[in-house]
Amino acid sequence: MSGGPLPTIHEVARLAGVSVATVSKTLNRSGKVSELLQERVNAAAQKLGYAPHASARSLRSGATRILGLLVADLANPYFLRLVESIERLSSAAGYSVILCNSAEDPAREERHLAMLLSQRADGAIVIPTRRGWSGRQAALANLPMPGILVDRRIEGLDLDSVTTDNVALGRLAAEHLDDLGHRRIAVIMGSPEHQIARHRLDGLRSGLASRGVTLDERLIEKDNFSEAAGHAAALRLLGHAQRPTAIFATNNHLSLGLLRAIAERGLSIPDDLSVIAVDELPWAGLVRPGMTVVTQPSEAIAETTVSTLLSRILEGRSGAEDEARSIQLQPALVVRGSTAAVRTSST
Amino acid sequence: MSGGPLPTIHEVARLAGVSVATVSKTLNRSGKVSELLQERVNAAAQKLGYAPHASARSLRSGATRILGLLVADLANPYFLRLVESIERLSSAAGYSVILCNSAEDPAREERHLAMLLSQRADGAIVIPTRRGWSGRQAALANLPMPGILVDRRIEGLDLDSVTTDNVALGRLAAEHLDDLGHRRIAVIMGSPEHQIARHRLDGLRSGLASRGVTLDERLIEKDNFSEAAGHAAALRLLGHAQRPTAIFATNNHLSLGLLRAIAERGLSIPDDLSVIAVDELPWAGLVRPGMTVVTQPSEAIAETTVSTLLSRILEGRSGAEDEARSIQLQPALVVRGSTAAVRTSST
DNA sequence: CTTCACTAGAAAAACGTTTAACTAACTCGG
DNA sequence: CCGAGTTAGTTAAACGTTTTTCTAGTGAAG
Repeated sequence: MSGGPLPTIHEVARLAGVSVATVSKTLNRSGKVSELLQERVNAAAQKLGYAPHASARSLRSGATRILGLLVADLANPYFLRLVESIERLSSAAGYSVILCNSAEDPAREERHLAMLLSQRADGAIVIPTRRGWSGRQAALANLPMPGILVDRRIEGLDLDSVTTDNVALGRLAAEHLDDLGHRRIAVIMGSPEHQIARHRLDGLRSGLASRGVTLDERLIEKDNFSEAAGHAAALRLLGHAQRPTAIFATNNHLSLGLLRAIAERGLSIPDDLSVIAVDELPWAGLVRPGMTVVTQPSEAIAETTVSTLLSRILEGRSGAEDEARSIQLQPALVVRGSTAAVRTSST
Repeated sequence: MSGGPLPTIHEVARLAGVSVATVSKTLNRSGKVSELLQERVNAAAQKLGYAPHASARSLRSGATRILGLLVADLANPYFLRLVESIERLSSAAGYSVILCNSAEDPAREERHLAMLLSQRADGAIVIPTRRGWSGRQAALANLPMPGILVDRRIEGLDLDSVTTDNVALGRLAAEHLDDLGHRRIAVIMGSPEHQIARHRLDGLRSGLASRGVTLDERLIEKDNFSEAAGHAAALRLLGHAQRPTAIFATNNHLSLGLLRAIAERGLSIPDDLSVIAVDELPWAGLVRPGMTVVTQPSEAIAETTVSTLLSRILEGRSGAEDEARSIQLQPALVVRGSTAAVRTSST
């Protein structure tokens, strides 16, 4: 199965009849090496199937060309898309990615962070868990390598971050629903302690307010972000005497629960009810009229994240170090069939 | 943002007033160190926030405690579940995971493999791309570290593998459909060149045959594994003069396309048509009567994969090396509402 | 012809660990 | 009281690179 021990730079040097320094310079295109020797070296390396030992290289050079990617919840399809893009971009830039899933467990997050420290990753991309253990802020702030937060920010933490403008996201939903004449608008918001949920709700509320519509606070369902919670909240909302004409689910787990509840109740979208969700989802094609959604710019977020982190890594080498950037990217509204104008406007 | 340079074992040794060897022995619990010195060392390490430099450690010890995880397609939810489980299990065993997505592109797969070689990963877990570039077999066979194939096997490659028993999977579907009295059974099989698809079809065919039912070859739709292909195939099947009474979709992308087509045609499940799919899917709750599926034992596959690989890594150290194991795990039938007995039996 | 500047290459140090080899102190049987 | 084991610790070598320093050779200027 496995061949013998791998060749080292010394064996390449011996085969090519040169010193190890020359081999190193040739392979890294650093320093001057004559054409002739370059060819001999490359031929020898090729012949032996030489692959430089990354540990030795980084021990000496101080750079591992490894990025840590610490995600709060791999099962979240939105995060998964971020992971995909980040892996692709990092890999294209010559970096390997160590993937860590904290599964919303701060203890796992802490362990993974310690591991990344030991590995001396050149940088860390962190989608932090929702509720931190006490020392998390410190652990993140004291990270010896450049780090960047994605999707979720942590208040009072001096670290680069790339997030969606969630207030704008809520406002987009508000404007769309108002355009369609909706007045009885319900929200399944998830946990009210969570900043993102609050921002989205705030955006919705202020967006409606700026159109002269006030959000009925009794139609705001708060709990956690699970599919089950979304399902339960939806059932409560659908049970109201005055059923809402539109429901905004602020996260993809919640919208799945919402849709399930609607299907169970035998209601049809958008005739009985308009639904607007967040993020494109692989199964959205199953919802017959098509889902109207407000999307987060995941590809742009991934690009910004990776390029910002890589530039931090470079400037870190040259000593410069300015203050933390916090970048917000704009969401977009995608109108499909799950939202429609209200039938009987009871203004 | 980032603090000064990280402390080395020498600084710990100096602070504790002992030699570096003593620090190393204490921290690794190898060799004899007196209680007193152990405490001094631990206190010093704690105080300095010492984290051993993984590169230095692996350069010397020869082990990186890194596993490479090379997946053919991260967007596939089934693979994603495997990734989640593998990450969790590896991490619990003290290994970090470098994630590589080849996105069904053999060239990316090759590059990633070379990178894992350079990183000197202790082992590689590979879900190979469907169609290999010419040298893939060689690249995999010559891997200097233990490797293991998951989900997809490569014929004639002497490497451990863990897969689902796909013939059994097809047979489970066959028996269930036969129990319900179905005779006009259609299959959306994906690419006929792909071993897994062939096995599942073979299982279905032989399962039916052993019940005295012959599969109508005209109702076998072959193309690729995309959602679009599933959708197109479904439309063709639903257009037949004699519509099939049941459809078996052999993969999750295909079943999504199938369900979309059924929804578009306004048909209802299972009244007009029974549907059986492969694998639990996050959105299965949306299909109202619930999806009847044949599931692959993803958690068991992940466990077997990781434990087999880790034992290979251990035995690799001690020189022993027996021949490749190829392990097949059993699928299970989960009956929900999407399949029902045929109405008008036209035997 | 000698000296100087420059160049291509070699020799050697360094990165931070682990571990084999060594040493000093102590124990104990004869 | 002495030599042989045992024990707890230190010293130093080694892992495979990169990179700094050093050397020998070449060509040109004086």
